[in-house]
Amino acid sequence: MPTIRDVARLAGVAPITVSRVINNNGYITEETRQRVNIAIKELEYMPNTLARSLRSHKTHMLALILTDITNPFWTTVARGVQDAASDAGFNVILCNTDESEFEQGRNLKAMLEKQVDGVLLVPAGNPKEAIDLIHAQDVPVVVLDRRLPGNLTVDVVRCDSEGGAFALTQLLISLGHHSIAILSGPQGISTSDDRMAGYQRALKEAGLDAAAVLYGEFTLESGYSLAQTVLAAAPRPSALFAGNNFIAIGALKALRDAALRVPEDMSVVGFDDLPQALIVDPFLTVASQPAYSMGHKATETLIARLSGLASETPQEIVLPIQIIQRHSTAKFQ
Amino acid sequence: MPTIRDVARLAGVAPITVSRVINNNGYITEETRQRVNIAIKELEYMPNTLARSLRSHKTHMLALILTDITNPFWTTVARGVQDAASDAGFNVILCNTDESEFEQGRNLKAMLEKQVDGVLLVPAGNPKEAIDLIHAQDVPVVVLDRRLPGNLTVDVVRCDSEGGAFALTQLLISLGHHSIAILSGPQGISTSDDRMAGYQRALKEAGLDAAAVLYGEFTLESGYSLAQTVLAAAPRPSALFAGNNFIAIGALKALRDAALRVPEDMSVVGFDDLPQALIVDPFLTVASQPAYSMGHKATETLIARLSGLASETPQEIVLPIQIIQRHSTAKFQ
DNA sequence: CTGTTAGCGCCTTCAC
DNA sequence: GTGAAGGCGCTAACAG
Repeated sequence: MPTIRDVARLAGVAPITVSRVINNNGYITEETRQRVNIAIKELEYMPNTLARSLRSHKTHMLALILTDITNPFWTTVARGVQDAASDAGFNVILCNTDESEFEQGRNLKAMLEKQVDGVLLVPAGNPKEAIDLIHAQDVPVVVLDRRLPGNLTVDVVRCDSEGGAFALTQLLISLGHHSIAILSGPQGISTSDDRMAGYQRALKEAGLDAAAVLYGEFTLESGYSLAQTVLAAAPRPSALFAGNNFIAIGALKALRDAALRVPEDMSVVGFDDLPQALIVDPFLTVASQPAYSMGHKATETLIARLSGLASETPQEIVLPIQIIQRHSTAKFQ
Repeated sequence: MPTIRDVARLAGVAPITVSRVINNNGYITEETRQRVNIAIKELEYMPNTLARSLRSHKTHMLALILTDITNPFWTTVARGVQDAASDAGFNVILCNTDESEFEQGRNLKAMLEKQVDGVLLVPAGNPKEAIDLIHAQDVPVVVLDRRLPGNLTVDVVRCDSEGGAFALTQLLISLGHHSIAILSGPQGISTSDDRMAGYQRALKEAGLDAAAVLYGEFTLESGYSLAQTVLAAAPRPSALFAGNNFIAIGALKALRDAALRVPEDMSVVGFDDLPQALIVDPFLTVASQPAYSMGHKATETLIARLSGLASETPQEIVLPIQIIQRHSTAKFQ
C-alpha cells in the first residue's frame, strides 16, 4: 500500500503538501496540486483513515446502539440515522443489545475504544451507567426514543408516547368501549410507562377503570400469551391496547386462534405502524411514530453537537404521534 | 484520556507489559498482571483501538454493503451478519447503496480507507470494478446473494434462485396453471436473471410458453405497475410470479384495486418470505430464502478467510430455498 | 518473564 | 506557499 510519503516522493514535494492537497486546506499552487493529484492517481493512493484519526482525533464514525434491527420500527430509525450520517460524511456502526444491559455495556465499551465521534443510544435498562461511561470519555450522546429519569444531562429525541396513547385510548372510548385492556411492554422502559400513563389518563378523564393491565415483553410471543390471559378472564374486555407492533401482532394471532373476530368481537389498537411496503391491506388502527424522522433528527442533533453548533444545554425533542384509524376498531355494540 | 504509558508508570512497568496484559498474550507473572490491572481500574484506562489498529494492521471491523436495510430480507441478512461478527469479536459498518453503482463505489472507498478487515458485498450493478478495488487493497471479500459473471475470484454465498424459481413455477403448473406471467426484477442482477431462468425452465419442461415477461425494479411501486400492465392485457394469465417480496405486495395491491380475488381469480407466488413476527395470517405462497443463515454463513466464511483458515480457492456456497405453500395459490378451474 | 527501540501513516506546530 | 520535526497511542521485533 502506498503511503503519503510515496506520493510525496513521486510528486517531488513534502508529505505535508500531499496532506494539504488531500484535505483541501492551506494554500497550494494550482500547479503543485496538479502534480500531487497525478501522483495520487498514478499510485492509486488511498489515505489511511486510522492514521489520520489518530492524529486528528476525529473518526467520522458514529455508533448506533439499539435493541434489535429486526424490528421494522428500528430498521426505519436506522435508515434515518444512516441517511443523515451519510449526508454529513459519517459512517455508522450498528449494535444490537436485545434489551440486555450487559450487551449494551459491552458494545458501548467497544465503540468508545474505537473512538467513535458520537453515540446514538436507545438505552436498555438503566441508562445512568452507560451515559456516565460515555461522558467520562467526553463523547457526545443523543438518546433516542426513550425518556431519561431525573435531570436531563444529554440530548433526547423521542416521540410523544404518552400523548399518542392518550389519543389512541380516547379513540376507543369515543367508539363506546368501556372495558379496555392494555398489553404493555416491560415496566421501567419509558415508552412502556408513558403509553401506560396515557392510557390511564384517558380512562380517568372518562371516569373508567382499566379492564386489565398486563406487562410483558415487546415481542410476538409476549403479545400472544398476554392476549390469551386477557381472553381467559371473564368478563372479557371489548378492546385491546397493544404496547407495540409485535405485541399487536401476537395478540391478533391469539384472537384468531381463539376464533374471535376483529373488530366485531374485539377492537384492537397498536403502537408503531408497519411500513406500507410490507402490508397489502393495512388493517390495524395504530399510533404511528415518525421513526425515520426520529433517527434523522437525532443524528442531525448529534452532528450539530460534534461541530459545536448546538446550544450548551441539552435539548429534548419530542416528535408528535399520528393516530391512524383503520379496520381493527369498531363501535361497541 | 490516560494512555498505556500512564498505566505503565502507575504500575511501575514498561508500556509493552501493559499491552501484554490487555491483549492477554506473552508470559506475565500473576503478580505484575494484578498490578497492571489495578492501575487500569484506577485510571479508568481504555485502549485506543485506532493506535492499536494502525500498528497491528487489524481493525476488527467488517463492512456490510447492501442495497437497502429497509427491506426485511436484508434486515434479516444483516442480523445474521451482526450475530456472527459479534461472536467473533468484530463490529460491522453498514452501508446502503440503493442499487446505485455510484453509492457502492463511494461507500466501498470509505470502507477501505477505514481499513476494514473484510467486506461483505451485495453487488450493485457490475461488481467487477468494485471487486478489483477491494482486491487491490488486499482485503478479503465475500459476495452475498448474487452470482458473479465469469470466473470466480471471490467467495460467494447465495441462495439457489434458479432452483427456487423452478420449483415455484412447477407448483403453479401442477395446480393446472398454463398461463403464468412473471413480474421480474431488473435484468442483469443475477437473482432476477436466475429466477427468470428457473421460471423459463419449468415452463419449457412442461411445454408451455410464458404468458408475459415483464422487467421492473425490486420495489412496491414497480410490482404495482407491472401487475397493472399484465391485467390490462387480454387474455389475462391465471397466475403471477413475483420476483421479490416488494413486487409481490405491489402486485397484490394492484389486484385488490382491480377487484380481483386471490387466489380465486388469480394465483400469486412470490420470492422471499416475510418474517412471521410481522404477519398475522401468512397468506402468500413463496420461495423462502434462508436470509439469516446466508448472512451468518457469509460472515463466518469471511472471518475464516481473515484468519487464514479458509482454503485457497474461492468457494461458492449455495443455500437451498424452501417452497412454502399457503393460500395465494389455488387449482386452476 | 520483562524491557528497549523503533515505527505504523498521518497531521499539528512551527519555521522559513 | 512549502517544509522539517515531532508525536498521536500502540505493538512488532528483538534483546536479555
